[in-house]
Amino acid sequence: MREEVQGILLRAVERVVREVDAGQLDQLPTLQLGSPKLPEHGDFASNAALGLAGPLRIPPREVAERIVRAIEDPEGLLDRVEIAGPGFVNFFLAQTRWHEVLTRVLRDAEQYGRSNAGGGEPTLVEFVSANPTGPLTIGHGRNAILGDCIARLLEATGSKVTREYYFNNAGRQMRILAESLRARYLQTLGESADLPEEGYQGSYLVETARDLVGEQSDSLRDAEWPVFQQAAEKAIFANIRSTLDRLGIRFDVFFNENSLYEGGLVEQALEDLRSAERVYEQDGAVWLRSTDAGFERDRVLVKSSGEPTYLLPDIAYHREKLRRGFQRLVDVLGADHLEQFPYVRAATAHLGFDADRIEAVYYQWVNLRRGSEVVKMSTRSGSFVTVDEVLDEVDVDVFRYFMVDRRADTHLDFDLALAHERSERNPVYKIQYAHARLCSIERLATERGATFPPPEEVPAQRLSLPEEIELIKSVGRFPEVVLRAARTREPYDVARYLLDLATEFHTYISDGRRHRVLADDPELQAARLALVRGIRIVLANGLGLLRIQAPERM
RNA sequence: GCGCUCGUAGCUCAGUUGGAUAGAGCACCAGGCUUCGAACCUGGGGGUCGCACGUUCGAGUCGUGCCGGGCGCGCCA
Repeated sequence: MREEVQGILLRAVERVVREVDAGQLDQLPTLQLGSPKLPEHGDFASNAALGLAGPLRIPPREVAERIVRAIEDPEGLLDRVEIAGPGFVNFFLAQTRWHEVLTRVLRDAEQYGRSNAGGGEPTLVEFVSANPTGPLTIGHGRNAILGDCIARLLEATGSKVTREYYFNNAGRQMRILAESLRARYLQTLGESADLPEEGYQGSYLVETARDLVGEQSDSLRDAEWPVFQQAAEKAIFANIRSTLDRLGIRFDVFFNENSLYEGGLVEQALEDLRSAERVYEQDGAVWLRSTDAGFERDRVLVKSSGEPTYLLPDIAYHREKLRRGFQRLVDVLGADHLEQFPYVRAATAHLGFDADRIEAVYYQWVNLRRGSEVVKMSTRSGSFVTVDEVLDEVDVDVFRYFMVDRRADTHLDFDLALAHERSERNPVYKIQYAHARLCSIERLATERGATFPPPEEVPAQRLSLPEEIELIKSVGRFPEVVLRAARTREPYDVARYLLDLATEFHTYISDGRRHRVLADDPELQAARLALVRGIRIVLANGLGLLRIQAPERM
C-alpha cells in the first residue's frame, strides 16, 4: 500500500521537477512517506514540497500545489489529496483499499506478517554465552530473551538462522570454581574446609556437593581439582540448559572456546594478523595495531607471559563463524562489551572479511530492586538473583514480556517485589486478554450458527466507521513493524505495537452499543467478525514472534 | 583522565531515524458491568523534553560545550 502511494508521489515529483527545472536537479531529496499521528492528516503524508522548495527556489506551498496537480491515479487508489500546514501533502486512501488489506490478512492468516526480505541469508545469532560458573542470572535472562526474539524476527523475515551459545570452560575461573566445589564437598562430609580466596560462594555449589556425596560418597576425598571441575561444570550446564528450557529457548550449537585452541585457530589468527602486518611486539607483549583503524589505542593480544588475552580467541572465533559460511553475525552482548567488541570486528575485518557482516546488539544492565532496595549482583559473591528463582514466582510469559518491554539500550529496572506479587499490572495480560476476548467472540458466533465466508467474500465494505478503518490500518501496519523490528534488532517494537493494537481493540469493543459484533444485520455481522478475526490473527502472530502464549481463554 | 551510553509527567518508559497540538502505564481524583469477557473502558489534574549555544522552513530528535546517572578502559579474566 505504502509502495503504491510512494510510486504515485515519485512520478508526480519527477514531473514537477522536469517542468520547473529542465532536469539539472539530478539529486532529488529522498522521498519519505510518513504515517501521520492525526487522522485528519491523511493516511500517508509527504514532506517532499518542503524539501524541494529550497533547491527549486519556489515557496513550499506552491511546490505542494504543483505536486498535487501532477498526481496521476489511474487505479483510483486515492480518495483525495490535501495540502496542509507549511506544505505537507496528505494522501487519503479510498476506503475500499483498506478493505482489501483486511482480505489479505485473513487470506495470509498465520503467514501474515512474514516475508522473505532476508532472502534466506545464513545468519548466526550468538547469545547468552555465559561461562559455566553459575546459574543464569537475571542479566543473562535479558540476553536470552533478546537473542531468541531477534532470532525469531530474522526467521520471520526470511533469514536462515542458527542459534549459538559460546562458552569457555577453561582458565583460572574454572580452577577457582573447582576449588570452591571441593571445599563444599569436604564440608558436606563434615570436614573443615575453607572456600578459596575469591571463591564462588553461591549456594548452588552446596547443592552440587550434596549430590556428589550422594553419588560418590567420600571417594573423592583426595581427588585432584579437575575431577571437581568436571562435576561442577556438568551440574551447572545441566542447570543452565534446564533454565533455557523453561524459557522455551533451544540452541542449535554450543561452541566451546577450547576447540579454537585445539584446532590451532587461535594461533592461526595471530599468524595471519602478523602477515597482514596488523600486529607488533613491544615490552614482550603482542599488540594489535588498531590506532591505524581509527581507534584510541592499540590493544594487547598476547601478554608478556605468553597467555593470550580474551581478544585474540574472540577474533579467531568470529573469523571461524564467517568461515563456516554465515553471511551475517549478530552477537547479543552486555554493556560491558561496548569497549571490546569494536576491536574484534576491526581485527576480523583485517583478516579479509567485511566488517559490516559482523554486528552486536548491546543491552544495558538489569537493575534489580526489591521495592525501593537495590540488589547488587555478583556471581562470585553469590549475591544474585537467578532466572529460575524469578520463574518460580512469575509466569514465563510475563518474564519474556518484561525483558522486551523496554528498548535494549536502556537500563531495565526489574522490581522483584512487583514481579512476585501476581503483577496484574503487567501489560502482557492486556494483550493476552484482548486475544482471549477476540476468541470468545468468535466462539460465541459459532455457537449461534454464524458462518465465516472465505476472505474474498467478506462484505468488508460494511466496515465504514472511522474507528473500524483505523483498526484495519493498524492491522495493516503489522508487516512493516515486523520488518523494521527485524532490521533494527529490536523486539521491543513488536511488543509496543501489540500493546497499542490491544488497547485500540479494547476501546472499540467496549462501546458495545455502536460496535456490536453479533447483530441482527447478517452482513454487518460478517464484516465485523472478519475484523475480529483479523485482529486476532495479528495478535497471535505478534505474540508468537515473542514466543508468548496467545490464550483462547484466561 | 579517556571512551561508550542514558537524561522526557511524582515513578517506569514511548516518541515511526528532522515534521504538524510531546504520549502511555503505574500512582492520584471522578465515572462505567441486565446485552459479544470490567485482566477492560471513559474523563480529569500533572511538562522549562537536564542546562546553554548552534545548524534550518521546522529540533525531544542533529552538532558543540557544560551538569548529572550507568557501564567500560590504563598488558584482569
